[in-house]
Amino acid sequence: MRTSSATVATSSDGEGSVRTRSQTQRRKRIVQAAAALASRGGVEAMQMRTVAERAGVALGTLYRYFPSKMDLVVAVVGEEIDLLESSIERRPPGAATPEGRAVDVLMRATRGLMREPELADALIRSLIMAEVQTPFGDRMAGLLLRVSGEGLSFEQASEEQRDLAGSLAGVWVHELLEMLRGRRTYDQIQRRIETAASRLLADL
Amino acid sequence: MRTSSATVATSSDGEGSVRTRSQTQRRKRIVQAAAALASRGGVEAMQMRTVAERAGVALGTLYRYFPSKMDLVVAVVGEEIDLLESSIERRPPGAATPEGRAVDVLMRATRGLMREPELADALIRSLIMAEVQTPFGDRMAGLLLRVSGEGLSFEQASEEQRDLAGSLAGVWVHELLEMLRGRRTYDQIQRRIETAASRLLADL
DNA sequence: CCGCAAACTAGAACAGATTCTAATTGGTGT
DNA sequence: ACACCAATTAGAATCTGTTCTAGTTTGCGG
Repeated sequence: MRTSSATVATSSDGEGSVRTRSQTQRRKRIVQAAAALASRGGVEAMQMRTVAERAGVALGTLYRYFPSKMDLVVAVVGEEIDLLESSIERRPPGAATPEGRAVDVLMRATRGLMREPELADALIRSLIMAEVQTPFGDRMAGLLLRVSGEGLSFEQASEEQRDLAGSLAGVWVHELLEMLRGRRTYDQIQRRIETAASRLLADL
Repeated sequence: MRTSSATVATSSDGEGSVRTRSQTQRRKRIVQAAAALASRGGVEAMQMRTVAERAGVALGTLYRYFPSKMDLVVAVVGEEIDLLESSIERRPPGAATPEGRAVDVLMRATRGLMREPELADALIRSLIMAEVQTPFGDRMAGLLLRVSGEGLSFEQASEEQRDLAGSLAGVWVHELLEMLRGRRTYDQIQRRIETAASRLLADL
């Protein structure tokens, strides 16, 4: 029986048990090893034994840090989202309208994922299949709210605003999946995202 | 290496090699056994060995009919969608507006899925994973177009109409996933679907 | 009826995720 | 220095999807 803890290794490392520096670094090494392997042959190449070996850690230890492979995948995805967030902070979307900025963010993320199709495919699918509760959807929705409103945070937003941002994120994931399996071109995604955004975000 | 054939056991059994009656019945028995197991403990309980045993065939034979577990799950999903379609034909949605009818259909499907949460989980996840080789997304979008326009078929619809119906289907799937993860109640889904539909389908 | 190819069967074998075990190490309080 | 507990390790063991093997049965054209 897989238990799949809800622990997620994002940058927000707020609660739970104390964690020493060496433990944090060890965790980091593991995630890096995993990401490196996954960016080659996808999740298939990211075998637990191999990850443990590359990270210089016993298999049991790997499982102490990440109770299931999915938890590890989630951690890798978390890092990718961190990257996207900092990229957006560095160079915020410049479009004039809220919808335009949201589309900017989504298409930038799309291009990022397209650069490593193996990794992207594996990660997106794994996440969808995951029983783990991932902060993925909310993080994406929050990101959209932040760029489309004026720095609106996920918590401050009204219920309807959150619904709509969440729906747009859902549409995006759906389109990504279609792309990853060769049923969408980049341009088609852009068109559909624009269409959906213009309707879903019409009036913040 | 998983190959995951494109064979799908929907009612449309058009092309490919000839298939005798006994083969078809055997296939049916397998799918039934699989569905029965899945409706208990989900995909986990639907172990290939167990399915084979229940269906009264050898493991090798099961793999002859369904080259991978995913192919089997896809077949089960196909049956469920058939069910939904005929249910809608029997009792068409009665709402006054196109959006209302679309919401009707989606929420009816949602209730159907909620009745067998374990099965629903397996079903939805595989629906997403298997869209590679099955027109499930298009089938759902087509269904929505048919009830929201006046019997508009997927092929007749304009590109934008298909985009929008597809997006709504995407949002619905997304919400279902969240529900299966215990992050949505039925009412929340209804609200979000209504919100999304009213915007995405505003003016057919 | 004969022979052959495809379908079928029981069961072993293999692969990778996950769990378990027994021994070792490292840090901490006394 | 000592006792002790949590973290770690190497490796065996288990579980389930998938593949392989070797023999058996079935349907069909001649």
